[in-house]
Amino acid sequence: MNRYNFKVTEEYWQKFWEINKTFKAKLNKKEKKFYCLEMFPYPSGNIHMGHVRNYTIGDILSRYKSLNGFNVLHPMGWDAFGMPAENAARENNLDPKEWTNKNIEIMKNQLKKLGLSIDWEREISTCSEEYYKHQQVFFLELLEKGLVYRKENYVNWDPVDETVLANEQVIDGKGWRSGAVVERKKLNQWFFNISRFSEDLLEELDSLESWPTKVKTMQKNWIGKSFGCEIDFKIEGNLPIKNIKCFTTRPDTLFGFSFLALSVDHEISKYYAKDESFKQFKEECLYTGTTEEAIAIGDKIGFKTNLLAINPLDASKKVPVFFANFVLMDYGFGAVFGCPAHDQRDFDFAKKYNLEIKTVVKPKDESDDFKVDKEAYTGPGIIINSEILNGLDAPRKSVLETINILEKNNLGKKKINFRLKDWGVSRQRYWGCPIPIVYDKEDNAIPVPKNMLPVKLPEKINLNTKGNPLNYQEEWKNIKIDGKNYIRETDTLDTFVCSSWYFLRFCSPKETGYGFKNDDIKYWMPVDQYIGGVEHAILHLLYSRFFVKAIGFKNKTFNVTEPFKGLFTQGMVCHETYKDKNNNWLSPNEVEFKDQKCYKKNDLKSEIIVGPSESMSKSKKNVIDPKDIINNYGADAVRLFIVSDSPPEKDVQWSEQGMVASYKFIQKLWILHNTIKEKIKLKFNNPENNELDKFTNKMLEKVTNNLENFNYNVIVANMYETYNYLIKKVEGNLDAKNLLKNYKVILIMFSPLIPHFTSECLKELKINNVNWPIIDKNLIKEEKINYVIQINGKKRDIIKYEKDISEEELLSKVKSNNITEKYFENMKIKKIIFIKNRLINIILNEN
RNA sequence: GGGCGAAUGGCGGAACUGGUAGACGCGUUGGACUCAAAAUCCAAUAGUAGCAAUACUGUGAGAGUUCGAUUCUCUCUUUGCCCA
Repeated sequence: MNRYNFKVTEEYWQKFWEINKTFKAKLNKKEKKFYCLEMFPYPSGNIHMGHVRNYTIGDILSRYKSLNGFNVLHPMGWDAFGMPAENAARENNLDPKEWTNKNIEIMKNQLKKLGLSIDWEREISTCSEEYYKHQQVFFLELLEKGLVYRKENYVNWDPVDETVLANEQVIDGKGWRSGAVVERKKLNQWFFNISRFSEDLLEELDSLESWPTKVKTMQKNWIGKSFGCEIDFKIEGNLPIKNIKCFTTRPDTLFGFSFLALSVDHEISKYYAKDESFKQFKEECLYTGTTEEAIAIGDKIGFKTNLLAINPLDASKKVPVFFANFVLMDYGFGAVFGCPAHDQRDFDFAKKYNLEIKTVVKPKDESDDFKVDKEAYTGPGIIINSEILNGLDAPRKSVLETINILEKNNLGKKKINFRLKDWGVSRQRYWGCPIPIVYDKEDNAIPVPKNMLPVKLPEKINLNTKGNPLNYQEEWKNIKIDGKNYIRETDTLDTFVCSSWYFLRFCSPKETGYGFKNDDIKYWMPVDQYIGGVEHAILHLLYSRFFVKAIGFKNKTFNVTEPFKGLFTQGMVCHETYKDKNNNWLSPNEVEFKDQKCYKKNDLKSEIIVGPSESMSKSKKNVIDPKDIINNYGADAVRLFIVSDSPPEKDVQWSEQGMVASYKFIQKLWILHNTIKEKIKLKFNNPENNELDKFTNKMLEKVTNNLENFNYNVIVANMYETYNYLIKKVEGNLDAKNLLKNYKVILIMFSPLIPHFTSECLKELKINNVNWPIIDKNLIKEEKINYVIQINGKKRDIIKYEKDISEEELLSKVKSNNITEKYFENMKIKKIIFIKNRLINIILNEN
């Protein structure tokens, strides 16, 4: 017997699968389908451990479903547009397309070495013309349906990348990629009207039963539906302004109203445009940033106008009007009414500008002279000091009641507000999908006629420009349509647009006339199981949900309402971090351990500080390269390890020792395989015993359950158990035929995890044509049961005995059992709890 | 500040609808093989007491429901993620 040579075997099977087109997905309406999709990668150059984990999880599922007779669609593609390509190309004087396509080739080969059951004939790349031309058609269709519009808007401007960022791309007031402090800037932008579907996007979350609640909650919060009312405040002052509209969820605190705060972008600001001190104030506001978080943390500052706002419920009360940095133009109406006693932000503001703080809600157990003192009271309670509203239960009853009063008197009306804003899709970047729009001399936006699509991205251009390189492409920019001169839109689409419909394209990857074929969509969609990182819980998933709704809008032939029926979010791959005395990060292969201390390799003088285990990232250098690992240990061993140590939804710690253990385990399995092979050859007969059948079937039931529930780490444990059992078992007398039968089942049930190895074993046994085995329920049934014996609720013994015995019978066993009999001395039985085939609990009392 | 989750040996983690806590792996310890080491194999491994059988304590802390709680309820602590 020779050692298991994973290099030869894995290469053989990968070729075999490719030549035989084993994983080619064909539309076949007679077969039940299963669409398994993992989030496609960005072609950065090399695959990383996160990919290995993601695609291993998906592959295990795909192979399992396939064995169960499903027609499986398991495709792969490339999220190929985006800034890293542009940056890398600029730095190295390359073409982004060449850079990207080269990376795709490299990564594709790396992925193939994992032995994934992917239909590579469906491979797509979002930066290819064949892909983005359809995206341009979608853009124009959405434009026709009124779901795309252009407006001038304040944007999050990343001064380093010189581009606009979506709110979601701003983290802690900094650009998600560059880390630069984000500024506010006014620009003409294209928007997708995602907020039109706020209600649908929210409601349909409930129908997504196989999504993690966590993700649904996050989306719910992001959409942020709030119930309240809009109030029309009458204004007094020296300006031609009579009313200011404002949205609030707490109209019931109106009697505590002590100022009105406006966004600096509110239309009224135009009257102050020439005021030097206002200009200065506005400037100051720019530094606060536009994110909700930045506003919450930052100083609250205001600019007092000479206007007065009149309290709609008490016309004698007039309060000052401020511009304030914490009011956003795009939430509500860019105006909020200030009630300092019951909103911490308003409270801080009132303290600063010495405004009245009037308590109008008291906690239930406080007296009526309760006064807000050091901080705002935001909890529930009873309305006080509010004339007609006094005594109402706040906020449950008081909000509705106040809205009623306001509506009756024409002072305001009920309103539902959403936090979700429209999706700005313009990016001032070269390496993206061109927006199919041109402008005439008057700057009117005109769609590019469909017969002139696609708008191709010019290639091999100079990227070393400030801002968007496309701005400098005079030849490309200037275009004649029907003899008239136009200038092209030079912004490109946010790459999140590309990933918002790629799952549709996988259904018809070769279709030339349109982005997809209806027949294909009807059969394959929705994605049955989508697998990816939780970091996309909001952005990508929400955009994709929006996109199918937008395509289906005013379109009867398209009836996909939700793209992803099931969602699984896997955890990250983590590794310890290492730092030397000078605070430089070190990679795992630059350090060594001796006597539980960590040193720089070949240098026992320089001790290294071992930091906490964090998700692998290049910046912290705690990265393990899958390429090396696959080379050293083989794909099966890597697949085995990456799912073995933690449940897939949780973070996993990379451990070299664990990796080696998986590798060794496969070697041990090979030795076992050879032993079994020899046994089978001997054709030994010993047909009496069905113990092996029982074991196999019980294990099959466990493994099946674990596969269905993503408990892949437990399956690895099941594998070890099976090994431990078999290695002992094969020493004894076995029936050769029976052994072969059971061993086949065992190989098949673990094949989704280690497909190369099991394929090889099955081939050696001349078994082809495999299906998921059927569990023999009769064999799982136990004739003998381990009865748990409890005395006064405490486990005292376990008795193995016949199934289905009665309470009396079991009790007599317990009474005469040498461990438990002593407990009955001088005691009398008070009560007996008997659960058939499981346990008996005897409650004893002193005599 | 709000929402959602988590907490089990030295470590990662098992435990079906409340019914044998610690499966399985890693590590550690002892042993076999070896001139020696590596590899491999065997054994032990929650804590305390005991030669042992066994007993007691134990699933972040405290209470509650129950014959019985890792599992259900409440309070608290720590921690993670998301939102503010």
